[in-house]
Amino acid sequence: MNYLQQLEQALKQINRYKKFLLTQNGLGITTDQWDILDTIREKPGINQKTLAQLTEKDPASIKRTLDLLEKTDLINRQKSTDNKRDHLLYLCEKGESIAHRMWPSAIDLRAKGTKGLSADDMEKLQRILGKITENLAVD
Amino acid sequence: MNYLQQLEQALKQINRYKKFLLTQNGLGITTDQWDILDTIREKPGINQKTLAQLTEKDPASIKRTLDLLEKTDLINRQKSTDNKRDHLLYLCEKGESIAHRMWPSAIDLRAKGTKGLSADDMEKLQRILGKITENLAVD
DNA sequence: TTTTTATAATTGATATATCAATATAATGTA
DNA sequence: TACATTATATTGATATATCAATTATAAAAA
Repeated sequence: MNYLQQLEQALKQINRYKKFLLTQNGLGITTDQWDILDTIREKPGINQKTLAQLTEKDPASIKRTLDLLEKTDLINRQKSTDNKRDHLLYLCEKGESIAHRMWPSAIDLRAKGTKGLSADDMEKLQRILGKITENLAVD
Repeated sequence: MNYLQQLEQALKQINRYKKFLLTQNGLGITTDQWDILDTIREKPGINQKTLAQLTEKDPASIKRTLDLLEKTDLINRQKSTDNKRDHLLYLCEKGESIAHRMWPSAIDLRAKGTKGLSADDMEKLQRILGKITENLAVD
């Protein structure tokens, strides 16, 4: 198995575990929605474009997921007053609550995933992944 | 940025570069279809289940992509004689041709992605990713 | 042998990814 | 100011992901 397949495998496994945590907590959201809620929690008032960049997702894709999250009252959109193109994103109470309740799971995910790996390992991992990303920059 | 985000980023970048290579070669297939064709090229006569496992994809998802590839005459399915549940997969001429023409790009992808990284780096990367995957096994 | 259980593929419903095209607002420039 | 350019979000079309349920076949158990 080459490193590309191994990368795929690791990420799939991470998402499976995330899904497992979500199911355990009985919250009716997907792993992508968790990522999005978490990013908005960290940066309230973020616009869709920046959210798309941070989550490595397509703006069109983000838009549709946000439609769902808005319809289920997890987030809300507000048109920016100084730039009416921007739609600023905020968590609703329900969204806050879910993000909050997922916090221990986020810790667990981190701890479980890196178990048996040293700080040095993690640093190397980050360096290598960064290098690969840099190597393949298209523009 | 934590290691999870970095993993996502690296994989996205890899897929962007794959897409770039496919566009350059002017073949009308997607990155997922490339993966699938390549796997069938390596293991002709593979069944859908095993293909799904190797590509880390859902059997239902694989099925639909194979429908497309079959409709465009890139692959064909044959019911196994000794186990009629299995659908064995083979490349058609057109599929062979495309897989063949993408070969240099596969080499390029490998070379470009790992540029500046030592064999030791790559070995460490594989070990660390393997450990993470193992750590998060659900069952 | 009949019944139960397991397996590979499929289907249906819904969520997400991708890309091109469009609408609206903001900015730069003649 | 008027016009062209750029930026953010949206929409449409198609591909893929995910999960549950179903079908056909095979294997195991009673």
